[in-house]
Amino acid sequence: MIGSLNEQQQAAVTLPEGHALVLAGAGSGKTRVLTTRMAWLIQTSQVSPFGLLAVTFTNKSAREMLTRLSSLLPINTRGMWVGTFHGLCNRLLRAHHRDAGLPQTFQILDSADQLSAIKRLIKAAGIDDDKYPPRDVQRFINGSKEQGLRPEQVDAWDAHRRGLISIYEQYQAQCEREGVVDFAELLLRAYELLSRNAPIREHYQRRFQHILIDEFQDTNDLQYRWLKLLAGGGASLFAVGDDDQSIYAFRGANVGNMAAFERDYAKGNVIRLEQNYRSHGHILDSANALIAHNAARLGKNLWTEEGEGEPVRVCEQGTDLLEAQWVVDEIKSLVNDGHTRSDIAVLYRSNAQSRVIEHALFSSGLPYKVYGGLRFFERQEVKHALAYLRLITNPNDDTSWLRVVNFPARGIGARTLEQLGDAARAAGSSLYGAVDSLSGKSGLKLQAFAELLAQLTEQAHYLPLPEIIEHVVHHSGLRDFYMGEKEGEDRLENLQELVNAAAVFVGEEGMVGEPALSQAARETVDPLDMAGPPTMSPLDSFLSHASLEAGDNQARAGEDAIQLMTVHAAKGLEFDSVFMTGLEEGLFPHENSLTEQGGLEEERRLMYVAMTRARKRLYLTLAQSRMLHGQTRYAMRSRFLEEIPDAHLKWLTPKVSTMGAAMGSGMGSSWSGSGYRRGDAYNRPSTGAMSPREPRLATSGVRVGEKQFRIGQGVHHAKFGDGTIIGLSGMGNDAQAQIQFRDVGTKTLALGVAKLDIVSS
DNA sequence: AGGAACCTTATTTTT
DNA sequence: TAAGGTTCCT
Repeated sequence: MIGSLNEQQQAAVTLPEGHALVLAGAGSGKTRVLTTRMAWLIQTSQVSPFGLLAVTFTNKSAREMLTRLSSLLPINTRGMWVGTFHGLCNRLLRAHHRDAGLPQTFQILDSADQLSAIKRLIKAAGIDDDKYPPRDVQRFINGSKEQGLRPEQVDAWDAHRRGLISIYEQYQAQCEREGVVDFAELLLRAYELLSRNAPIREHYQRRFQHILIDEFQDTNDLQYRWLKLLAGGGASLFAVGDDDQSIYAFRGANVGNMAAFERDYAKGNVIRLEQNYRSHGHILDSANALIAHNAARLGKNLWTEEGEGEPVRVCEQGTDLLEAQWVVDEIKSLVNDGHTRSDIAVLYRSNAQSRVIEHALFSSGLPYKVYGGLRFFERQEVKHALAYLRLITNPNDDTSWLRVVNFPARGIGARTLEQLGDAARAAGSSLYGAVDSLSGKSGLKLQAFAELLAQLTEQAHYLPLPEIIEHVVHHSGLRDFYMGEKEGEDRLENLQELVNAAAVFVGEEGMVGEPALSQAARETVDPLDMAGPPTMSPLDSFLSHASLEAGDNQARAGEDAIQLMTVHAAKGLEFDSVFMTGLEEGLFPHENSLTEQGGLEEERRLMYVAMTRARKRLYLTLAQSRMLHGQTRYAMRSRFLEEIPDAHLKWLTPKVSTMGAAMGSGMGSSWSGSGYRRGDAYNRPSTGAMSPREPRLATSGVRVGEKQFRIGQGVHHAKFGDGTIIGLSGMGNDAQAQIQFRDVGTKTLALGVAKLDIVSS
């Protein structure tokens, strides 16, 4: 089992009891180490399968872990505590819903549900949504919860913040009333349950002797505290992660947890997995060199036994269209040489960039798949069906009620619902609970809807799950509605797919809550532990499943196609050939990141992730100009390109200036260095591929009145201070410049209007 | 209630 | 550019 592991991997797998941190570089066999350790612990009888707790971030990696485990050991993994933070917390809360103060059939809101609940609240409370945009409120609530803070614990340092706190409070009350919890609430509730209820806490602390965490660099503060609490009874924490691949700070992840964990738990027990089994030498060395520019690292240097392989190729084109065309041409020749299409990925920083690439691929007839669209359970028709199902389980779920009370149309309009809302508020009840208080025609219509729900609920008692859904789709009118739609076919298909998914779910997980424990295991589990009570119906389990696992985020597998995705979506994947596109200042690193604390370093980690996806060939491409927000923008080459030693790079188009993006850390510093004559470069067509319609590039710059503006120029503005021109567009008095100011970030100014002094060129 | 016209906005998104 | 949201008109 462990024979085929390298020395460090073996050391990690066979660590004795105690806390440990495994710094696992990209492609270093992280998952393998994690699963092998679990298997080793079980096989050497150090722990029963039920004394293990393994936490991941995605359902996919949880599944993979279980699959690998069953291939290593002849055990039944059902009933083991292996899952996502959210999945495990859900399990905990279902088992102890009473102690957690939740109804047994509480529903889980996904992000979209949460947002609509917030919008509804803001509207009902008459709050100014210009002052409190629902998205900001959502971020505030989730941010607070992720720090473990309830409304009364949040600092209220100004009026606006007090407003946010008040909304948070009302939102929480609304959730309680409706019996729903959001994602962050799952974690916070579970944390509070454990910290407040000593018997339950001690039970689980006793039970889990080994706690393993995957992707530790992505944990937020609350997750870390949850782990510490669970491990408080003497369990061993085994955390695996890579600080260099932390790219989710914007969602609350705190890389600092790694250093904290090393300091507080794993002191002297840190193992580095630095041998990379994925990438060839030049690629790996490039990535190493790049990430070395980050200051706050735990430190790690990947190496490979592979040869140096091919150099990293760099290609600069005049426009985004030409860049896309070049990428597609290169892909074509790779495919002609026999390379598998699905082993080729095109990556980009932001989704909007996929369009030109898709267009070029489409025109060339190459099949491709874009990852990251709507997921199955997020589709409109599926959410509608799920809303009906939720109402069967809990008619007080106002979010679901409002979603389908008039869908398909039943003549229940906004006016009626407003009255219903008022009545509900007056009575302190849910919308469903207030139906009878409305009279007249609208009252009758509401009662008819309530009657429909009652019927569906009644039938749900004796039908198996797939048939419940079929029934609901039929009798709710959804089926007829979509049959009448011109684009309805796909939607009907998805509804059928939902029925199938339920059938599969019942088959696979029908026993959820009643894990088939072996006799031995049963003895080690005390009566407190009722993970998933037997009283939980298949419908309830399925609804949890639907919320916690939104399904495939990607085009369905099948045809062998080029893979398109953002860098974020590529994390954890690998490809023979990777095209990293759009390597321009402002795009990558993204301009918004430059004003954020630690933003540039996170962008650099993102670039590191992108590069380390490639096994054999890595291409870095950029365009001098690109269409962005309906405007042509001119940008400098990304500084990341300057951070990779030339020895690893092969420029397919002439590399012109070494200054271009070399702003390094001293942004805004003088760069009037001798070699900086970007203009020349632009004037010289850099490849034969240049189109005759090549746009006027920024080289010549833009003349406004007396002044000649160019990209890269240092300028001074009376109000914004010193900055550098990073983009120019338009001509004459319509000309605009994107200027990166040292202190106030990037602004777009009209050159005809703004009073700018040229400081340096 | 539905549709057209208008305005605003634009990074990434495991659960 | 183009999507999403709002408002206004029928």
